[in-house]
Amino acid sequence: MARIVKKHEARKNEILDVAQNLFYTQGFDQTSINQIIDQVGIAKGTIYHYFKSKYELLDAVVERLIKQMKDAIQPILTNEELSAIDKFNMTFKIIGQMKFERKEFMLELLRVMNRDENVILHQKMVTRSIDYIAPILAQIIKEGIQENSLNCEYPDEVATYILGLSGYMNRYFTKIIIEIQEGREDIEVYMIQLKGLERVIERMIGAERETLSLADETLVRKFFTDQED
Amino acid sequence: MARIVKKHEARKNEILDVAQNLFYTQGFDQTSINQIIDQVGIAKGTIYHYFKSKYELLDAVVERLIKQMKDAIQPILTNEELSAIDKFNMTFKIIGQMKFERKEFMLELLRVMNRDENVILHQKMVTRSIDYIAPILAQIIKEGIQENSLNCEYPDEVATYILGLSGYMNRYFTKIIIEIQEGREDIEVYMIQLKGLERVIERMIGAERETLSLADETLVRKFFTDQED
DNA sequence: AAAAATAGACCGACGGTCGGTCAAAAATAA
DNA sequence: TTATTTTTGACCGACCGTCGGTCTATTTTT
Repeated sequence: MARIVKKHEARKNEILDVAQNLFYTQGFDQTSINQIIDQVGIAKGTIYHYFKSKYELLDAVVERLIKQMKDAIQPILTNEELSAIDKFNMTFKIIGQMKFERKEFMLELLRVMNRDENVILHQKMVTRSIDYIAPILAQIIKEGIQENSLNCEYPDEVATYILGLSGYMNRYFTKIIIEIQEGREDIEVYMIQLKGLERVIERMIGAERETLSLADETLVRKFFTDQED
Repeated sequence: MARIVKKHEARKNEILDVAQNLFYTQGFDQTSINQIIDQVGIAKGTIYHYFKSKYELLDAVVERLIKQMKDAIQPILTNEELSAIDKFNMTFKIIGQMKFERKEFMLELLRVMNRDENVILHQKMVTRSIDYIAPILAQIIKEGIQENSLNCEYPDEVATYILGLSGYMNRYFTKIIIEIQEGREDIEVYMIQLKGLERVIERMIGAERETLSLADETLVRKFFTDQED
């Protein structure tokens, strides 16, 4: 086969792009190293020149994703015009947006992610997001406490609880969304879950009732009703 | 090899016992079918006579564990002498006990469970425990609402949130426990996490402050200080 | 005689290794 | 400067052991 030489970082990113896409659309277990190297157009040995193992490749994919997420959220923190609860809402909105960028892609994604075998990617995302995002969330909560708009005894811990909970709920939500898609479940089930989660997180951080909004209700409804397949 | 024939259920349980033990001490991915059949003392074909796939074997292991858990919890529900919050506390105490029956075994267990590759077993446990235990928890919450000792808008949903959250936090806790074991972290970090979780769940179900107790504090401390390795 | 249980040889796919190729860059000699 | 040598590391693909799973023959039970 023809030998094509590239810059280290360029090749590495090529591999990460392909791997990320395949992990997402097929799941981690269901994606073979051979599939990845075929799609990138490199040999077996080459990929092991960049990543020591398949798991290390997964780590790198997750790491890159979370870093992107963190970079998107960071600016909200420093915006002094926003109240703590506003920052909270915006943070979740951005995380949501990053996950659901394109509808068609997302539906396939959900179907794959929901299979039990593919927990690894999801779990890794949650764990790493706790490492990266929890401190940000904790800081927002502390600001809120100083502003007297929030009240919370253990802001650092609660930040991790919120991420852990929403990580879990994401998995649960995908199940519901798939069931709604297939007509086996009603939209309202999803709306109630969403509302319930909002009220619960409000209590966790000691916010006023109905001040937290994880997702725009009309937008969510539109997502389901606009479907045409 | 000598041919040993057993009753269907007996053999099935033999396989489940060995599989459960290996999944726990090595992780799911790291346990091979060959290891299991060697330890049970059967041939390859035999195990596939009982379970269609390795995943189905995992499902069966988890199912059996959760059923045991449910059976242990069920009596609490019907005990009319207990208040809702008492039932809540006892439920968590029993779940905790089942997980931490033997100290030595548990420490090995924690070390294994905490490795990222072994999420599958844990995640399956969480998912299935929500199916089985959440309705029980929800009923307790509803009783508490009627008793006026709890207040909660979405009892069914909150029940799943609590289990989802404590499932995820279990994972996080194991990390801390291992770090304490290795002297890299202080016991107090764990105590704070535990307290934080108690206060948060109290808020979720609208209980009085300091009424919820997920684990006995002195017992937890004893667990760590009694260690001699 | 039929059905259920057991055995173990066998299979293709998988993740990963290894010895080695080759071109560009760096160091050295002219 | 230019020519020559050395070093680096990106790249290749045949190969290996292990894995989950299949298949068929055989034995036991009903």
